[in-house]
Amino acid sequence: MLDFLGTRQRTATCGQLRAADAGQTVTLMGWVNRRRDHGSLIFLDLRDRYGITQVVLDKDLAPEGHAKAEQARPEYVVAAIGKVRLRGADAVNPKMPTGEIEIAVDELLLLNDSKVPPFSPAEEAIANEEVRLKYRYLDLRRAEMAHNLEVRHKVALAVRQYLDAQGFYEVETPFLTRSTPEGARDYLVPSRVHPAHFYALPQSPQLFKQILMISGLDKYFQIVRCFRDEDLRADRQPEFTQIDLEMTFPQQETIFGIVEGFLAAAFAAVGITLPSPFPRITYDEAMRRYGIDKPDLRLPGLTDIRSAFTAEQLQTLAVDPALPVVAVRVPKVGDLSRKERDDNRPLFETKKGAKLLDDLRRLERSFPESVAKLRELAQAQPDDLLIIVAGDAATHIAASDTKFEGRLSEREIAVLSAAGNFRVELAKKYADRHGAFAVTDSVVRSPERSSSQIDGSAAFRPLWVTDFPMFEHDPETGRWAPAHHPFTSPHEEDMDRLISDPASVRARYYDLAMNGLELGSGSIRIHRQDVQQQIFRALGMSDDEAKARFGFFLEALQYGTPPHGGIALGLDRLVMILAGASSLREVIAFPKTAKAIDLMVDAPTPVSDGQLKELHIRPSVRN
RNA sequence: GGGGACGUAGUUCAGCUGGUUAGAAUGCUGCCCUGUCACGGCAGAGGUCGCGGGUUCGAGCCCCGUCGUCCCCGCCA
Repeated sequence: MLDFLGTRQRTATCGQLRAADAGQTVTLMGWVNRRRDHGSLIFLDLRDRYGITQVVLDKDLAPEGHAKAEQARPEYVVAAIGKVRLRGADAVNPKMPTGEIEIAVDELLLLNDSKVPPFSPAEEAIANEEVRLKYRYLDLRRAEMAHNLEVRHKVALAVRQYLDAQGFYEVETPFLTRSTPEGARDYLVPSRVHPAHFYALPQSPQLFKQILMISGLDKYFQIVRCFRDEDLRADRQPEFTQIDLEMTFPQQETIFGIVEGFLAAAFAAVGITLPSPFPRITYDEAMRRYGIDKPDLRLPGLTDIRSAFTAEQLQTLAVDPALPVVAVRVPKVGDLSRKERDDNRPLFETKKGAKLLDDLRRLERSFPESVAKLRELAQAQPDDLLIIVAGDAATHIAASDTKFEGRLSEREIAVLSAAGNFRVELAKKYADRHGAFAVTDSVVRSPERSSSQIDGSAAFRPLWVTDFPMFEHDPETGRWAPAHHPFTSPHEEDMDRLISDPASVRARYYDLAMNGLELGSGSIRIHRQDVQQQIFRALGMSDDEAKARFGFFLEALQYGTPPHGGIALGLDRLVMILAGASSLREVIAFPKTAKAIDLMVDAPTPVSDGQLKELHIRPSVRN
């Protein structure tokens, strides 16, 4: 019943042939996307990664092939040998790239059959994700998934080519290594040879790439898998891929230039122009203007409108005059009804001492001049939604509210971030009304991208966020913890305050945000051992503790470490943005579920007693 | 660890206030059809209502538990 392939070779793909190819004899191979049986005439849509081509089997002209086509079913693998033929004028299908031609088949081979699939790769409406992930091989046959993997490949290739041209070497670092000083939990791999000893899978190649700088490699990059044993989110998988790079003797701007270069190349590879340089903003400014450290520039930021109110007015409103009073503005949303405002209240975090003034009309009746002024300050259009966020005078927290020189206090940050998070929530909720996200969608889904470059400047809004705080205060332990990894360099001019005023010390640490997503972060590293020691001391870490955790690295640091720095960008997130996907799973071939399970291979699983014994492991829980 | 949503035919879903034999679309099977392209026509098969327990004369529907998928908080430089 099935046919052997013999020496047949495919001569064209299913997305390739056009009117100009008419008359050629071709051999197509692919999957049966759909079969339309008209009795003595059968149409098969043949599908492969490249597209769909219609093949026609006429009982009069090719009785054997026609008989085979009667047996063919969706997802059968077939070879069609025949002539490319122009379709009649009324039979042209303008919806298909190959719609002007069809294959008049002389010979049809059934290369393989298929069970009835649980869902059809030909369908636009898709099955639930559980089914898709279990039958991922069928899911990946869908044009959308094939497209996402194509984008991923093109982006990775463009990045490699760009970095190669800039003199970077791709160097592989070990997967079986020791725990590096990142904040997440490690995936551990037991050693058979060394009982009770474990390797860790890398959370990132951080220390290896720094050591490559000590080695004089000068410019390193790697498109590398990283592993973190933390709970998942739509934009977080336990294994993910980073574009990781490091270079010797850079200034921060050197790194930015490289990243802007390879991102422009990556966007160009998928038909989008991305202007550079990207704007820069300090962490403090980001918090002041957006209330978040990864601002989405597609929407307006916060406006400080405290000056619109008098001290008495603020008192009447029970607003703390010492804290920011900011307006959240979302364009084109209009005024909200009482019910809408009530529904939105849970989106606002009140616990941090921030309060919401969301009924501007009522406020306007009491203080018409102030509201007019704040509308002006916020540059509000009549149909904009305006909401005020301020410090709540009733929940004054005096004790922990230390104000450091030139930097935002914890309480100011609390109010600003409550406003910033509310802004993000409202933006998500009213996306249909303000339309700012649809701009990105339209660029991502534009068919013109395949033939020409289209302008991405409104759809993709990258932003460098710089000068993050070096330390963050842990209210539970009362100690200062590194906000990042402990090898991040402080600003040289802030170093004299390491002990006296740790909160005011800025790190030479930077994030790249795009459209409200954190795309990557990096820093200029510490290259001097004496500075490294000061940092450990500021963190309250003893020499012995530091040595126990990072001994090999501290040792390496003593042998002529050059100034160096780098960055790591999430490839998955980048592709997610470029594919217009709402989850990383859409751009990873074989992703895991929210419980970190691979539904296709069914992992993780228990293992045999023999394996455990060999690894000297005795589980405390039994299945 | 916590909160929320969902779970009914292969798939996507409907199923009222708890009431007779659980429906639709699509897919699947068979027959018919020479210009379809989401082909069409006729006929048919297809259900552990996630699982377990409870309430009730009676449960897809109510209650408790449990499992799974998704989203969020915590967590994740």
